[in-house]
Amino acid sequence: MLHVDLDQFIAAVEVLRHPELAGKPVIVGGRGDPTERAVVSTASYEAREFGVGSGMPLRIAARKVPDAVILPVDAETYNAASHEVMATLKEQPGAVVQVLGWDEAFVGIATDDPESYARTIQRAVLDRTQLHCSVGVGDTLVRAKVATGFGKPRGVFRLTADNWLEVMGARPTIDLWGVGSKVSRRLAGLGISTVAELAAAEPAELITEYGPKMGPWYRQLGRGDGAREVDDTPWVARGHSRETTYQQDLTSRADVEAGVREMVDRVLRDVHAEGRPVVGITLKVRYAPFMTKIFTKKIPETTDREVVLARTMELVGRIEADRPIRLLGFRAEMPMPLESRQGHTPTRSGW
DNA sequence: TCTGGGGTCCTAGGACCC
DNA sequence: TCTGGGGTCCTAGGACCC
Repeated sequence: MLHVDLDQFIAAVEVLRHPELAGKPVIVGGRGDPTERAVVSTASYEAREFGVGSGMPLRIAARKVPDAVILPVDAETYNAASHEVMATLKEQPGAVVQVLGWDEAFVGIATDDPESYARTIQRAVLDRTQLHCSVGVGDTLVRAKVATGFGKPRGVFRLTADNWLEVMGARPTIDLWGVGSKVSRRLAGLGISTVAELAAAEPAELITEYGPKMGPWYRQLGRGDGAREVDDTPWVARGHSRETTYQQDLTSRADVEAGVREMVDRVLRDVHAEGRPVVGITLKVRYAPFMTKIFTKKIPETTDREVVLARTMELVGRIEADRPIRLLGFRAEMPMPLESRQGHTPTRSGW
């Protein structure tokens, strides 16, 4: 199968409507104001040269690239562009498309020549959206996904059981999709630093360290193994949430309650738009400087805003008084339909 | 003057049951 | 001077992804 990933998607969409920005360092994040608390969503390749990457505080990014063009996030525009891209993929004869996010998807196809199929897709996406993408070819989802990174930008790369260890074996485990900084550090503590070492690790040792699910899962990642089928079952959201980082910390109980009320309303708008009830709520609080607390509660199934609000206010009562609050978040859990696909990404329990 | 916002899944530990 | 063993549910928190 193939994994398709747009090149610097958000920055590319911005350059399309501001052609004069082509070739310049472009940074998209927050409301486009580098003095605010916000982070980088995407940086153009020109900005990445200066060491700017997504997730970096906007303030720091602006300091690194003094003459960068900094733009606000415009989710609606990116959504529309994403929709065009995915529609193009779904139009390909015989293609099974599993969307992973705004700018990437797996494409399942039966073909003897996946590379030329990949080129066909790149051409189709470019013709319809003026956006460039990279394509990974693989015999598992994980290998296709990892392969894309080697194809960037605008290229095609193939990873299969035959060349997986040759290409990935000597690389650090953090290069794997699903291994982050914490897990790679913990693996290193077990003497496992490279992908090849992870692939050859003792399953029992990994189970002891990470539990019965994650242990075997990490080993499988090291081998590039896993699901071989693209699954286009429509995805059903488990929940919806809203988070706000306040530019000025909240200090009064009245402000906190107002903030929570606003977030509950916004989340319930999403939930009600799907015509689904709420079965659980989570309140998230970040006290300045950096200490996050979450309060979770299962509630009897309800669609009533007043009920959800009342239960949420019970959780608000558990927030420590007298501490400035930097962030509030609220999440509503929805009942999971039995027939829905497990796993937003195919890498966890979806295989 | 560091650290967004929207998601997913897993694990540990306590409560409670038989 | 004792507290097995199996199970479920719930909460809090961790980790990862785009």
